[in-house]
Amino acid sequence: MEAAAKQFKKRNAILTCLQQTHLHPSAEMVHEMLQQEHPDISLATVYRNLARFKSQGLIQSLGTVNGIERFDANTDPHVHFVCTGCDSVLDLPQIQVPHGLERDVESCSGCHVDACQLTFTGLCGNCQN
Amino acid sequence: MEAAAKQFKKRNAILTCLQQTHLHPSAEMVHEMLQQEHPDISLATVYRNLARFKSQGLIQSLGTVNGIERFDANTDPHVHFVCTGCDSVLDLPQIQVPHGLERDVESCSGCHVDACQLTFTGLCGNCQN
DNA sequence: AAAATATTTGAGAATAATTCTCATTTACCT
DNA sequence: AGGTAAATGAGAATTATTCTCAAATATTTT
Repeated sequence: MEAAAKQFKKRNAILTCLQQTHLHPSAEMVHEMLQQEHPDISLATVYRNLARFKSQGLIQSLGTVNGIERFDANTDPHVHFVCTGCDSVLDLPQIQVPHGLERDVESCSGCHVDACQLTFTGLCGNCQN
Repeated sequence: MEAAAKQFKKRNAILTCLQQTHLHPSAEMVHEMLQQEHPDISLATVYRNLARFKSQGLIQSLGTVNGIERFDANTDPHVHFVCTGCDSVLDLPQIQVPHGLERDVESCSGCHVDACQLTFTGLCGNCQN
């Protein structure tokens, strides 16, 4: 980690940040989380690298929550819950997307399926009061 | 349809437009589709009424496709396919969201589920060339 | 090791979808 | 008809995201 550490210092920090959180953060949230480690990082750099990671398949976008895009370093297919009260996003590892569904979609529609997203919406425990 | 027809002329035109299309249109697409019937309709009116319908539960939002919000007058739970080539959205009525999944989510997470969205992404028949 | 080249970044301007403001129009109620 | 409430149009304001470009940093070549 000595020789190659100079390269991509901030890029790697962004990816590591995403990999170490369960918050499914937005670009701005990533930027904030990196302030201590890299106080001089630019928001543009965060956006730039998130776009790069996405196109490389290293991360996935969950789409927008309240108009703000959220990201996830876990690219395995898994299920999410989005709270409309506090905009938090939770993983639901207990819930499985039925296997073989992609095949069914392809055979009944003629489309080629790249990805599948199952998202539940509602109120999380805290927001139910 | 005579007596009450004057009221909400444009509001109703917006809802009817959404109900009669399978395009899962954006606000701007709705605005364009209404140009012939109502050439003087404002884009702000379309946005305003879409927001109203959404909060009334008359329509649902599919989230954003390429940064643009798409709407659907069919509020029954059903499955969508989004083409990343042409940004078209298709219904997949043949595919079913497994029943009882919402219960599972609620019991394993403590969240209250309001809605569920299952979306497949990929290339539609046309865009596969 | 220095020069040349390529990549990454910071700062702020530019873009664009959506929301807001407010004056005007339109419909409803008596 | 007159008064009130709701809906609308036009354009300004907002804001998440992207773009630009010069400066910094890293890599390669000699």
